[in-house]
Amino acid sequence: MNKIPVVAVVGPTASGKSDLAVEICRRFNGEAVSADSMQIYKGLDISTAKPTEEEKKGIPHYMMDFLDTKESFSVAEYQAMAGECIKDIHSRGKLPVVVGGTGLYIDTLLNNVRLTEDSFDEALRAKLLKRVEEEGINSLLTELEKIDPEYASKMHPNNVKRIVRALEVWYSSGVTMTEQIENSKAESPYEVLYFGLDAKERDFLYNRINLRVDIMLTNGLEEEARDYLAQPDMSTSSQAIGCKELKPYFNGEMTLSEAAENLKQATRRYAKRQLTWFRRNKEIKWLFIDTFSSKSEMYEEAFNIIREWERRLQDA
RNA sequence: GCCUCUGUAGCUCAGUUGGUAGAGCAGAGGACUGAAAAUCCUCGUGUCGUUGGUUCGAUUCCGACCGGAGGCA
Repeated sequence: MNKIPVVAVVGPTASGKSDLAVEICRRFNGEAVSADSMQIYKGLDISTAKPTEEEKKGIPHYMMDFLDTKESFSVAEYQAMAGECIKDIHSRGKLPVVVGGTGLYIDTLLNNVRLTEDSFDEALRAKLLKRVEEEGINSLLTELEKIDPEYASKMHPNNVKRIVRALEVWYSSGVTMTEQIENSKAESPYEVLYFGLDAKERDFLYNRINLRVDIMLTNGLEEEARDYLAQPDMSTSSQAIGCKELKPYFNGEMTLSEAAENLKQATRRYAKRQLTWFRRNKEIKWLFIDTFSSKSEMYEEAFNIIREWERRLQDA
């Protein structure tokens, strides 16, 4: 079976993924598929740093800007929808370019991780969380040890989220987490060329992040956050970095500049976690943004790698 | 000019009754299979301001000097 060629552009926030993806699309007749758990939402344009129409340069972007902020979302839905996008783009003779910083989404999609059906039960999850409050986490961890000792041995007692999820999977589907992980392995229908963006000097990236937050503020982040926080909801979107950090400022608990500092720090820490995630993928071809004298020099480097990759695919 | 306090990790500080030191924050590394911009774990060597003296041994005691804060003139 012929695999679908896909270029993936990954990396931490503010590293320039969007720009690189657009340039690749322009040069190689591609269309972009976002892999970002927050840019899926409508609104939140400033805080999630969505590329503007101008920045997209006419390139279609899928999996972006389509879901109401009240709605929850998950990897499974992402995987299904994004997979359809890739298929569609490929069927029209174009190159799918997956771009984003949500490592879980990228790996689940491109490695074709097969998730257990019917292992998702929100009511059950709520019940389990209530039990954590009433009985304490050790009670649930002991329970998990009986069901799935292998997975339980990897769980730290503070890891409430994962312990609860493992029990949720078991009670809703009858499959243990260890089994799910084993069952999830499947051949990928994609032939992926990964690009990762990073900086040789961490401070270089951090300075870009700090600067970007300042720009967000001048572009109206405050107003966007006020509007968003005015409508109380507990969906996935409430986890986004951007609005929640300004809340103490709106409540009069700190100054705007203090809140802005916290926002910068939260973003820096997020970038660090993203790097940790992507570094374990040994297929990634890393481009260090602070080692090129210009953007176009870096783009050319990427283009050369893609040309070589395409040649190899044709020979095969 | 004199007096008092002070100078320890990037920052704020603790501490050693003399045997070269430790917290918080910052930061770094790791994990991650239907919440993932979430969540969880691990990690503390630094000329103890400089320089003399006392001492087997000084960051710790004493002196001088340099920097900071306050007070008196």
